[in-house]
Amino acid sequence: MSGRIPDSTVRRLSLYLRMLRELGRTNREFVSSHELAGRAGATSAQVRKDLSLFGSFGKRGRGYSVGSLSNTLEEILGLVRTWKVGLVGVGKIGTALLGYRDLDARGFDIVAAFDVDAAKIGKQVFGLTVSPLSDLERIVKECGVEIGIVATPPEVAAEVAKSLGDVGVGAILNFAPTELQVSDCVAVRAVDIVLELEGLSYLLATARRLDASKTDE
Amino acid sequence: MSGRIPDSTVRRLSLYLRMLRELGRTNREFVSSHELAGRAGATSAQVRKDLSLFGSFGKRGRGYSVGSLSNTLEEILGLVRTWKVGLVGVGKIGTALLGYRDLDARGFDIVAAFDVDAAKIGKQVFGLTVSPLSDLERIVKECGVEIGIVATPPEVAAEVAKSLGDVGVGAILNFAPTELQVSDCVAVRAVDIVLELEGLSYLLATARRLDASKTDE
DNA sequence: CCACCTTTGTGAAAGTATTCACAAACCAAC
DNA sequence: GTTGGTTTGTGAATACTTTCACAAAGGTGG
Repeated sequence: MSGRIPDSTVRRLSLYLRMLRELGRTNREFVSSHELAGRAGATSAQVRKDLSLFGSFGKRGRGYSVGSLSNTLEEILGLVRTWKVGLVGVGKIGTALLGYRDLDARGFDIVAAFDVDAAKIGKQVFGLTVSPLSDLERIVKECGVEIGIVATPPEVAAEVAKSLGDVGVGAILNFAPTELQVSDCVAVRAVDIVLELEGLSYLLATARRLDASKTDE
Repeated sequence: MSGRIPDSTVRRLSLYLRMLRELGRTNREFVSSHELAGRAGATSAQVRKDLSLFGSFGKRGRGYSVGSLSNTLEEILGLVRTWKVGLVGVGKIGTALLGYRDLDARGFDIVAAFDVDAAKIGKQVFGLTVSPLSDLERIVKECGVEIGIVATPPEVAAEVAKSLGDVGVGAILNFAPTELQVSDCVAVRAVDIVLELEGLSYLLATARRLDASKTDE
């Protein structure tokens, strides 16, 4: 059944789950692959193939049970439990994340925050006390942190990521605009705002270049 | 030369550019595809193929000129100019973005910020006055906003995105955890923190499932 | 029970992206 | 100039993803 699952499939599973939860709130009982596809920006065949990688969850002629498919996807994505998250770097983005109640609501509980800035250490930020970076190892172990968020300036991001990996954190979400080189038993995902904006810039620039050459003709 | 360029290629071009700028700061003159690949998490063949989609910029036996390849990539990505950005939603993430000096430094200039919250309207946030959402159309046109950032709660994100598209904004960066359905002459990229965390959750959960089944044997 | 409509699950086909592998080009040194 | 060591640019081969298309299954109503 489940061999290697493409990253793109996992992303879509999250989207499907999000829609299923919405549908659940409206007390809908069944949903077709076609409808799920519509709002997730996928095709119905893609929805069915994605799900079929894990098993068969639908009823032919009816579609998928909203409730039970939600549960199945939560199980697959590992969302039936709460993950303990450690945040490194309590700057602007770090602070925003600490205040982002959605993370908690979705099962990601920030249990520790770290910074090097003496002015921040000891302060409470959205109910959490900022610890000195030097206590990272001790606190990560004590609290059982499982996911690390790197929200430091790029210069120190690689070093911080390495420390996190060394202390046994298995997954890192990286907000710093740097490639992290970590042992490959640590999973890394990057949120790179400038990269995304540059992608948009490329598309806009290309559109203009096309426009310009069209006007020339 | 340049047909349809894969999204993955554009992303890598940004990474290459980032590395080239670093190398430029150390006064390096030439760099090989192999070295560029190393730090961008790609292969040397991939670097060469990516670049070859746009032309031939290297010198055989020497590699690529750091300075001139930087310029070429900036040109391709549309980074030789400053883009005017409008931010909708001055909550925690929106505020963090307004304070994120890197955006400015990279050619993305936030020239307007909008919110519906009367308590925020008129206030200065990092040197920018927050405008009422009802003035979106007028101000976007006046300021010539080209890229919109949606950092609102998910319930209103779709509506805001539609307004932005209608007023002529050609590209949107979406921080709300919702799929935006916009006319396809508007480019959209999403930054979805919960989605990324769920991806990590999947990997951690899968790793544990494997561990558990191994111990069982 | 049968005819008809709907929707799944899935091999096979088509389409994309990545990797391989090597000729062509460049440089340096002698 | 010729030899030898590098490195690009690129067709061909491989690997991966998505789409197609249809048999099998379930529901409904007579």
